Amino acid sequence: MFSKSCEYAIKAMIYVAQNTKDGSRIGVKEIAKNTDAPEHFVAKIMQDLSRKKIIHSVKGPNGGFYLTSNDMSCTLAEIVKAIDGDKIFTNCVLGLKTCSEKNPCPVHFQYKEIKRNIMELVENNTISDFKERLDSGKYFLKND
Amino acid sequence: MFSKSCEYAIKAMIYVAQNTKDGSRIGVKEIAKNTDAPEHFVAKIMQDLSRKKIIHSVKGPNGGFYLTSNDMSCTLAEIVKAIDGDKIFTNCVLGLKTCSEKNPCPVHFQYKEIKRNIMELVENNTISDFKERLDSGKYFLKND
DNA sequence: TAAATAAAAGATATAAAAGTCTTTATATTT
DNA sequence: AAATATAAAGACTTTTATATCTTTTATTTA
Repeated sequence: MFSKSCEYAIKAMIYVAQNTKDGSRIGVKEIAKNTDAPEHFVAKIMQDLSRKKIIHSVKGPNGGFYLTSNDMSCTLAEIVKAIDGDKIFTNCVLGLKTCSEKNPCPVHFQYKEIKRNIMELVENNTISDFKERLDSGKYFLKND
Repeated sequence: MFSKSCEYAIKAMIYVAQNTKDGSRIGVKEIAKNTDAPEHFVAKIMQDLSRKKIIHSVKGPNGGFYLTSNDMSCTLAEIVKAIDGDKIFTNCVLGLKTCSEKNPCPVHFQYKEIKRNIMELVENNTISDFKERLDSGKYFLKND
């Protein structure tokens, strides 16, 4: 569904949300370790999110990444679009360039519903939603 | 959603269904040309489908690919599983190895519904369904 | 039986995604 | 101001997916 980069991005965003408060920051090393992601690879992804103002950072001692309250209400959709683009929301499932309502492929209308569901999922879930769920203790982000 | 290989496989299956009858066969060259797919690449995919008895073939003059009546009732699910495996039906959307009902990631239950919808889509659509739709003239497989 | 045809198989090439390493820039602390 | 910590940036490597080319095998037809 999502690329590895995108999975890492989402997990990193959630991890930062969970582990920073009151202006504290968290470094790439810790993010990587705790999200089972390769450090330098995550670093690049974070830079990408940072350039796109989805997350914020400061360099130097005690620097690291943090989320503004605006960042906290970032939806999954924004992260996915930033990293993977919007192809999963727009592409034909058979890869037909001209597939459309007027010129539908044999699965167009059925797949349309699925895309709508995916859209709904990503639009209706924010980073702070995830943080809440994780805080409740009923959901997890760990990998083993 | 699906890999390129899988898209080509599905389109090829549909094309063969549409363009063979009464024991006639169709060659890779024609399949490739009419499904906007690279010839030699499709050839490999066809061999794969053939080994897995999803399609049938004969070599030599007038040889090519054809579908048995059993092949015609092949579901999208079978093709997808043959080419891409079942990861899209089983993997966690965040890539967590241990994500499960008991140990759910923050999107587990919502994504579960989407997976169910995808399952439904692929299980409930056979190659002959697609052929019918295309024959009706209301659906298309062309790319321009 | 020879020639032709087409799939099967194998080898190689290219591109994209994923991952690593090194250097640079910036901020902080002493 | 110097030392240090950390993100940012860039170059490079590896792996996987996609694509192409060549050879072999099976089948048909003349």
